[in-house]
Amino acid sequence: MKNRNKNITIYDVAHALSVSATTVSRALKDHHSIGKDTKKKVKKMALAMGYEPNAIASGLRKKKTHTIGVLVSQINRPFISSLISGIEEVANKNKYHVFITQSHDSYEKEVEDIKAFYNNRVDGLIVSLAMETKKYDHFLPFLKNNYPLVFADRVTYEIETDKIVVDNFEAAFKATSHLIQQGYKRIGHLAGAQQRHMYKKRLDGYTAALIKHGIQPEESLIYYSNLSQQEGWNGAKLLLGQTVKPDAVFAANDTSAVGFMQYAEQLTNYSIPHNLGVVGFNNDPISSIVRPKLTTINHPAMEMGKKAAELVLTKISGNSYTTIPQTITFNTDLIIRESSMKK
Amino acid sequence: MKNRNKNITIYDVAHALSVSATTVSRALKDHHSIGKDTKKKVKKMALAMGYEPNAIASGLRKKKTHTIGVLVSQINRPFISSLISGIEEVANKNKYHVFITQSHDSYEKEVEDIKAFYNNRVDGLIVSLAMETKKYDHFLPFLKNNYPLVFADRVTYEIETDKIVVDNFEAAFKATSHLIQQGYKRIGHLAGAQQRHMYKKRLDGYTAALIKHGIQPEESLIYYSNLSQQEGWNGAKLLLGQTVKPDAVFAANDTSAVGFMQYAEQLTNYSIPHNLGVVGFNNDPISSIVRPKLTTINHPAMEMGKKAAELVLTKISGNSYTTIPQTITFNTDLIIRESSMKK
DNA sequence: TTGTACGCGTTATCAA
DNA sequence: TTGATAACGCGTACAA
Repeated sequence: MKNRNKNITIYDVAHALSVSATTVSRALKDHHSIGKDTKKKVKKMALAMGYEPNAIASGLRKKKTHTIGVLVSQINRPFISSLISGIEEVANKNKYHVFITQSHDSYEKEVEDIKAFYNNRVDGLIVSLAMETKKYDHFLPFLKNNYPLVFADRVTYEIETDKIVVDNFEAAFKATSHLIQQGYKRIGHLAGAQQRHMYKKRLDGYTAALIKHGIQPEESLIYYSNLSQQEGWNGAKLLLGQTVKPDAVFAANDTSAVGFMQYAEQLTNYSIPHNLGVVGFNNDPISSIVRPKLTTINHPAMEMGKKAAELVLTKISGNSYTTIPQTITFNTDLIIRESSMKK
Repeated sequence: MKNRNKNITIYDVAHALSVSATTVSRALKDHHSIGKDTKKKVKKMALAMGYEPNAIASGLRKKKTHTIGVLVSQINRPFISSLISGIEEVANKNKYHVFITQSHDSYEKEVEDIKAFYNNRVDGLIVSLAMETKKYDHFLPFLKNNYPLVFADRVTYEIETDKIVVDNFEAAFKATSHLIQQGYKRIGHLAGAQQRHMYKKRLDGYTAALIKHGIQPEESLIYYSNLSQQEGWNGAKLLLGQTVKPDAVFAANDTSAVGFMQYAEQLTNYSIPHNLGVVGFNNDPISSIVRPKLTTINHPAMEMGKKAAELVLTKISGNSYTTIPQTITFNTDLIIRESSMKK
């Protein structure tokens, strides 16, 4: 067992120079009250001795860790990783570090991770909720103690705090209207978990577009799932196997849209987009790799991440955390590609 | 400005019950020396008062944070996110928390993140190196103080520590041999940064397979890049635009292979796999979404992550960290799909 | 410009 | 079975 934990502290550096620990502490952070030559001397010695600051001790003393926690469902979704990149960019620019964990859409994991973030006293938190989550008590420690908490994308309106979202209703309305304008008559929907506000809004937008164009919504054309690729496949199998079949589908994400397309691809009586239209959501990279290329909705994921981080940081540093929580809504674009071009 | 930082401590709980803080501390962690009824009483009061442990203070005192840091290039690569899932699974099972950051393949970011992990005294570290990294001094604090450090996938042999890798030479050899057996005569290679051992080994395996089959390697058939989709496209443009053209390519990852295929797709004189073969590496989900489906190499990413975490955890808890660093090599499989089926 | 003394919240040690 | 005390490493009010 070798020498473990023989970390060098400011005391060691102070001792080596016959000055006080206070002087070392101040010199290392360029405090104005320390002389130029002393600073130089201290920094040189600290480097020579291999001193590394202990953020744990500093955090305990200052009650500030210079970290923000990010909890997402899964990091391997293109939308999420862009969101995270946006968060990191802003946070790092402000000398904050970002720690990421994933809930894998499990409520239990979400609760545990949030607790770990609180126990480690991150200065702020950005969350995209798990599919499963229906209770929100685990955010109480953050709320009670006024730690900045921002929800992004997968939000809940049961907690009063800042939210970063896109206009899911309007996006779904646009997507569905586009299919109608292309001449599709009976449009189905691959829907997500309805306790997630965003998926409910996508369903609502879809329904509203149908009604606006005089089409009667049919519950039998809607397939609810976790929107995985497999579930897209399953949805296609079910919807296209019924007697009342859709001739187009609006999927609540690209992943399930691709699964849907793959099932349809192997049926001889379907050809996308000629007698079957597909629109997805997210503009994931696969949407332009799949053939035919997938029409989809683009969000400004990176911008949303940046905004979320900005919100957290201003709340941390400012004294603005008495202000009323705000919801920031970003716009989306419909990206028309081959999969919906009937005309 | 509301009440911030009014966190409840074990002293508050102790005071409310007229016991000592020591008793509270012990009761909460089920120390054997505390009576059953006292434990019950303390836990109940802690819950009622909304006490939450402060991991910062505990970490300072115990010199142990129960966290492990993971540094990767980018979280949005399927291989990486599977690796992380494996790490998380093992870590969480052992009550450890995993904090993830990404270097975005920048040396500076890697240095900064490693420093932040050290400053926050993570108990162990798992790293997949940035493409750019050529110096390794930033790992010194971990090495000097015997903190467990494991490299995974993108490793360096300039540091003596544990490594988790796949046999890149053998995998590349298999992939290239397969193309030769399918009847392709002039095989190119999309290569990665050669300071990363893994990419060098893939190039070596490719070269060795050619030589073994009596084919003279040609430097003009090798395109070096960061292996992005765009660079795959650029590589195709260059290689297929030369007078000496390849009739097949082995790409060091799937992303660049897809870019390559997309460029070739729009050339009328090429048809994959009939007069142009393609093999990728990683078995990313896109490899079975792209058409024709991509032949590729599968790694056990999740298993590699699990093993990395196990290694770190045994080193943390055990006293085995005097033992000699080990390199664990995982096997790969060639997954034959349409893109290389000339026969 | 520099130093002394204390506290952040927890836990290890020693004593009762 | 419980308690008093010190210490983890740092930052800050106060003093010099």
